Amino acid sequence: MPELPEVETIRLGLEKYVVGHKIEDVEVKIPKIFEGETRQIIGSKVIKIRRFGKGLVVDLDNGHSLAIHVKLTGQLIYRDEKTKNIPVSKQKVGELPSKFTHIIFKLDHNAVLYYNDIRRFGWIKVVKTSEVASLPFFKGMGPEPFKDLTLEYFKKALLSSGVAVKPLIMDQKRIGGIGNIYANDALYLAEIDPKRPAKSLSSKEAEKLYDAVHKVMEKGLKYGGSSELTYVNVLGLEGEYQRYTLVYGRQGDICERCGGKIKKIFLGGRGTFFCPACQH
DNA sequence: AGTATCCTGGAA
DNA sequence: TTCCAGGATACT
Repeated sequence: MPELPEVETIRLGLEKYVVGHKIEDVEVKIPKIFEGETRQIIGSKVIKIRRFGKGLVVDLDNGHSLAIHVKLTGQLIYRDEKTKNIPVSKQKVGELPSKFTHIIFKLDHNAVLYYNDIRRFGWIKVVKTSEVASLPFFKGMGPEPFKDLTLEYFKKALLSSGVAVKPLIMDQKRIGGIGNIYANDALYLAEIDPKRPAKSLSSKEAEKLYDAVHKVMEKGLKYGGSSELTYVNVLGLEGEYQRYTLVYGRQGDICERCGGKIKKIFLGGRGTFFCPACQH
């Protein structure tokens, strides 16, 4: 799924619905996705939900945490007496548990947290809370928008590499949280060609891109994320951002800014959308 | 810097 | 039937 706005939307949902619950049991259907001992979390209470870039951390009251990355198709869906009849938006997933439900957390008060993942790329790891930061994914992650990503750092990161600007801003080791959808839209908003070497951006262009990254992500948060594929929030409902993307998935459309035609190319192996007429 | 790889579903 | 998909990493 999911980039920063989607994962933050999930975090808010977990905070609202899961914090305070006790984990009574855990069913692991696909061991590959779940690393660690379930007995280390059974009986503990969820006290806090944190997010680092595209990663989630569920802190428990016994000194352990669950580190979670949902990658492309992971979903965390909460159900209790009140929410059990809400249909899951993405019909592909269907009833819960579905054939794509791989981990089931049985919570107290008859609540359940399902982890679904069609492509099974995601992971959930049991770690000591004090050791979360030393997991490679978290340890290696760069500063992120709305948190510690300063304009000064952003400019330096761009100048440090001759790699194309789009793959650079998507590199989690340099900047945390930006994925393909928002990278495309931010570059469009900043009127910058995704193929440009990062270090070729002027100070003014870097500032424009920095602002654009924050603007598109803010919009993503406002719409509850983007459900282009299988992303749904903790209640199983879709986000709306996919209806308002600027260029992502819009190849062939007319650019509203200049009347040019949105083009799709591949850059760094990823689908890249831009308007060649007004992105330089 | 580019490509393969973990998987499966859906669109072309 | 072939290609593509919000990610990250381990390889040439």
